[in-house]
Amino acid sequence: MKTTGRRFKTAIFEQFTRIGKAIASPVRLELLDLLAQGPRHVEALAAAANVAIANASQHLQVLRAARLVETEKSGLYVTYRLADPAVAEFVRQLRLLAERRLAEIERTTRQFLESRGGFEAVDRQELLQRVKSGEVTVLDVRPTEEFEEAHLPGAISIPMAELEARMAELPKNREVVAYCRGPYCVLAIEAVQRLRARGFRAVRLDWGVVDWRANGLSVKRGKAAASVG
Amino acid sequence: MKTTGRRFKTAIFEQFTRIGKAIASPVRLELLDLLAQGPRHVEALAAAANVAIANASQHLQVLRAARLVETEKSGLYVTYRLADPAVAEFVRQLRLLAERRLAEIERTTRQFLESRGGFEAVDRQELLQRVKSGEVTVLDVRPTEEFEEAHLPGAISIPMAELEARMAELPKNREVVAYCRGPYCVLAIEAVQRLRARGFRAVRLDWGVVDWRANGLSVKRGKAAASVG
DNA sequence: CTAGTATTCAATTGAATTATTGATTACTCC
DNA sequence: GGAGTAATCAATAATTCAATTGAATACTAG
Repeated sequence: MKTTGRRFKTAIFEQFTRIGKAIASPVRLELLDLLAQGPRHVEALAAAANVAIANASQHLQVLRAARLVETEKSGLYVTYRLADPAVAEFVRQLRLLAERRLAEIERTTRQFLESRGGFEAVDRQELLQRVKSGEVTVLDVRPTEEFEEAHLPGAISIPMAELEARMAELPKNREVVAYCRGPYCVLAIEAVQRLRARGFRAVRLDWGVVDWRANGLSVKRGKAAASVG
Repeated sequence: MKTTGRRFKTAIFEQFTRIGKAIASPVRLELLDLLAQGPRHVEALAAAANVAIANASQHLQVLRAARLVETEKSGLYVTYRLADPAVAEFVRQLRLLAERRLAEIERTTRQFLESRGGFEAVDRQELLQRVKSGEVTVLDVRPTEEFEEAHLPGAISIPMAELEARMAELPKNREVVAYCRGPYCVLAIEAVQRLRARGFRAVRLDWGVVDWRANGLSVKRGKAAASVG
């Protein structure tokens, strides 16, 4: 009797550990973070996470074995996607817990931001207020597919790679608020640097769509509007 | 430039992974589950999780290195406790995600319950209603320290080890609702079996105090009331 | 059918993790 | 001080994990 109860408990905790092990690798966490932006091919994921394709493929299979992601094959390509929006939310909870518990994260982030030109702290609530009221230009610097998957209402899509060339599309007199995938995505940081170098008033919003959704804010799907004021 | 951004990202994801690795072991998850009930000595944790003391000690140190638990030394004993209520909530989120994603968990649980005499499904909401209205006897079968740390208001504390001897304390004509640490704690299951064998109407409530708290229900601290009707 | 491409597979290597054992430390009580 | 005890440490062997490499698979396009 004692032992069947113990066996049961062990079996259950081993199941929980399937999820735990799946998120116990920096590469896999980054892949999940990318997949939280929308479905992607293996090659694109490997490139974005800066790992070899075979390596990415293996990590993705680990995630699939833990049922955190699903695949769909169409032609040559295999599309990976999160199996459940709850997975993105769980990864976000992990991030929040880590931020809360590990002082190293804040320290590393501050150091990095300072090395990038000493960014001032902008109050997030006030910034969100300005975003919602429409008094600033909201700029999404993620790749087009991610923008189309989900973006802030009213945001303009200029992928980072095209920013220099397309900066003229932005109204010069309004403040620009740039965002990308979340607090640890470096695209928006770089965008702000470049915008400032070209005379724009620009600040970064350190939330991504997963954060908006979790905070009950609306998110839009679909292509960008044809033209920008 | 490209590389400093990459280094930053890698450093951050490695930090997240500290938490991920900490929960990537069945033993550590069980230790966290136990600590969610309240602070404990190493020896007690090792016994409850059914591992050697040295082994438990090492796992606890891993959890401490990830800042999920804290220690306090008093005399010969070292007391471990969760570093933050958010840790218990995170472990609960992991459990919920695992239940949602891994069909094996439900299957294993059903098999175990059937082997224990085919427990009928009781609707949890209805059960909670009966618990709140006070029309049933609520029985907490966890060890006394855990009861004193936090329990359902109105619950009677009879640790599992004492149940046979103290069953007479329970009113015979009222239905008994037994609970312990959560859905995968076997104490309440065994309690219901024994109560029924002795002629009680008894059912199990598969929530623990962490679940109550997360669902906004009140939880009491302190010793048991002196006597029971 | 052939060339080309995205992905996976299989094998290898080195590193990290786990449980176990016995010794050691740090403390209490007598 | 000395016996006894809770916890940790240090060393080990077994296992698992991660990244790399090159080959194999499965599909498309011509």
